[in-house]
Amino acid sequence: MDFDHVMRSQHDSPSSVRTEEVTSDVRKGPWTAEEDALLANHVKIHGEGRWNLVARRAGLKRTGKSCRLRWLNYLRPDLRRGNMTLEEQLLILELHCRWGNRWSKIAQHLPGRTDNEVKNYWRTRVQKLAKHLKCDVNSKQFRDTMRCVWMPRFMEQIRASTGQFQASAQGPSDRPAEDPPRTHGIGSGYPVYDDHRDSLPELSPSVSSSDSSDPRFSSSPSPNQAGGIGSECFGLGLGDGPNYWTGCAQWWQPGVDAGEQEDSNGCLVGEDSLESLWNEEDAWFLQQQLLE
DNA sequence: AATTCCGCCAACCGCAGGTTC
DNA sequence: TGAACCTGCGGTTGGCGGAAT
Repeated sequence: MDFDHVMRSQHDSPSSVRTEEVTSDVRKGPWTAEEDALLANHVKIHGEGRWNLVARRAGLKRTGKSCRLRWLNYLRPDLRRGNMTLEEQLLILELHCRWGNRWSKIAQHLPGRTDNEVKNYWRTRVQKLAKHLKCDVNSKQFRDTMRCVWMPRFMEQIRASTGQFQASAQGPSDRPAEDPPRTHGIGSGYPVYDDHRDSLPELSPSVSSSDSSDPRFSSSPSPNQAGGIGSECFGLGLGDGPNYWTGCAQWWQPGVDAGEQEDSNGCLVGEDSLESLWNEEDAWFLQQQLLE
C-alpha cells in the first residue's frame, strides 16, 4: 500500500483535508535547521507526497508547496552539490536547444540536479553570455553559436580532459556484456546517450551508436559541413527517461562532496565553464551569421 | 574602511492540469 | 458535474556574499 493511500485512509476526512493555508501564521522565508530536520525526518518515515498533510503532521507552519520545494531542492539525499560539470553544461545546452525552457524535463536528464538549479544556471551563465554578445538568448544566431561553436568546444575539452571519447564511440559489440545498456560514458561512469531513441523529435536526421563515425563526437564543425549553420549541427542522440543514467548510480554516491566525488571517479569537475569557452571568435561567428 | 554594485541561488508566486469529494 | 483542493511547472524576486570603487 502506498503512502498516498495510507495517509488518505487514515487521516483524511472532509474536515481535515483542504485546510491548506487556512492557518494565518504560515511561515515564509529561509528554512531553519530545525524545520529541515522535521521535514526530512517526516519524509524519511512516511515518504514523499501529500505535502499539505506532511506540513501539518510534521508540525511545520509551512505550506505544502513550500515543504515540497524545500525537499526537492535541498533536502533530497540524492542531490548533487557544486558546480556543473562540463558534461552537465553540454547537456543543458543540448537539451535546451531541443526543449526550450522545460527546466524540469531537462533536469530529469541530470541526476541529482533540480529544475531550479538548471534554470538558475541558464539564467546566470547562458543569458549572461547572450548579453555579452548583444543578442537575444532565443535568437537563431545565439542558438547557432551554441550549437556550432560552444558545444564543439565543450566536446573538445571533455575529450581532452578524459581521453575517453573514443572509447565511448565504440560500437555496441565493444561493450562488455555486463554493461548496463545505453550508458557508456564520456568520463568514467558518466552516461552518454546512444541509439536507444525516444519518441522526441531529433536534432539530427539520424544518429546511430553502431555507426563508428558517430557525428555526435565530431568537434568544431565548419559552417560548410553537411547540415551547415542553422541546421541541426549536433545530434547527441539523447534519450528520454532515467534508463540513460543508470551509470550515474555508480558514479554518484550520496554524502560525498561533489568535487571529491568527481575527482576520485575521474569525472570532470566544473572548473571549465561556458564563460571560459567564450572568446572574440564567437562575436565574429555571430556577425557572419547576421550577414548571411 | 565604507559603500555600492553585481552575481548567485533559495524561495515565493501564479498558473494549469489533475484529483478528490 | 462542479467546486475545492493538490501537485508540478516556469517565472520572478529578495537576500546574501564577494568584488569593485
